[in-house]
Amino acid sequence: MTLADDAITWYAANARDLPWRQPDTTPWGVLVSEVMLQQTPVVRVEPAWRSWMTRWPTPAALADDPPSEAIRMWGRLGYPRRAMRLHACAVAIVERHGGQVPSSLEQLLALPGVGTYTGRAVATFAYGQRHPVVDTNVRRVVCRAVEGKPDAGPATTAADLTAMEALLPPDEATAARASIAFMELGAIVCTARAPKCVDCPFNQVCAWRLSGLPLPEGPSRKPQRYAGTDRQVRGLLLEVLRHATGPVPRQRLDMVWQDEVQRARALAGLVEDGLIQPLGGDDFVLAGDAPSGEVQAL
DNA sequence: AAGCCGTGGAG
DNA sequence: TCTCCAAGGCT
Repeated sequence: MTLADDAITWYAANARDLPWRQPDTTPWGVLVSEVMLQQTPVVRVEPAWRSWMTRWPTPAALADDPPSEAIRMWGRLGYPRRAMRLHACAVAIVERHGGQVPSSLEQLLALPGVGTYTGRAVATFAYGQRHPVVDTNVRRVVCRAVEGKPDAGPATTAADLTAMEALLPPDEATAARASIAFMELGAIVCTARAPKCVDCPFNQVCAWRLSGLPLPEGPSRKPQRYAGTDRQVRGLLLEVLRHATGPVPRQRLDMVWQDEVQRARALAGLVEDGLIQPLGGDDFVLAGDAPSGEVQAL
């Protein structure tokens, strides 16, 4: 038995019942789930995904609404630029691919917000192709089970793809099952903090376990700070805009943060990123919410 | 190619 | 409380 075989057997008995894994899920549904799951936990994505798919069952449906609606529907999933990119994705899919999510990896990777992981995930999980799909879970599982190291590097490298490729069964459909199984294993058994080795199908062969579960060497990677950063200020500003029905005067936005310099920088950043739009008269709206006939300030 | 980009929950 | 981290992407 190979690692892939063991993982697939384990997955068949232990996989979570997630809505985007239902057999009737469209490629669009898979794409939406993958983008939402970028850095956001499953429990928070699930209800958001259901609402999103009910409102916009196809790329064309989303493309017909302004980006502002996508940003509002995104709610508090975090990193709202993903909502913008998903909207841009829908527009691109309509324009370039007749409204159908493309199946070729190359075309997927050309879509906004679709990177190495997401492109391969859609090609694999929506279309059943054989690609190494490497996310943080897969990196951790392979790193531990194969290399015997406690933790993987911070980002997916070409070497990671090569390593996973070597573990994939030759058959397309089986390879796709192996990929989702490795991910699931990393998500619920071979976790970052307290791995449940007793429940792991690899526990007799895992190189990390066989060498006594050594701790990570050297200084840990410095964690990102959040409190007091521009990201927090952007979040506060956008929160106001999301709930507003009409243009929001700058005076209202000024109340969310004391430091004037940082506040201005955060606001300019949101405009720069295309999340919000300045109107004449010192008012702001979410992108695409400008009242018709309103003159935009440059 | 490090650093930026939100948010909330677990320990 | 505070730290870590959760199916990354982009510059």
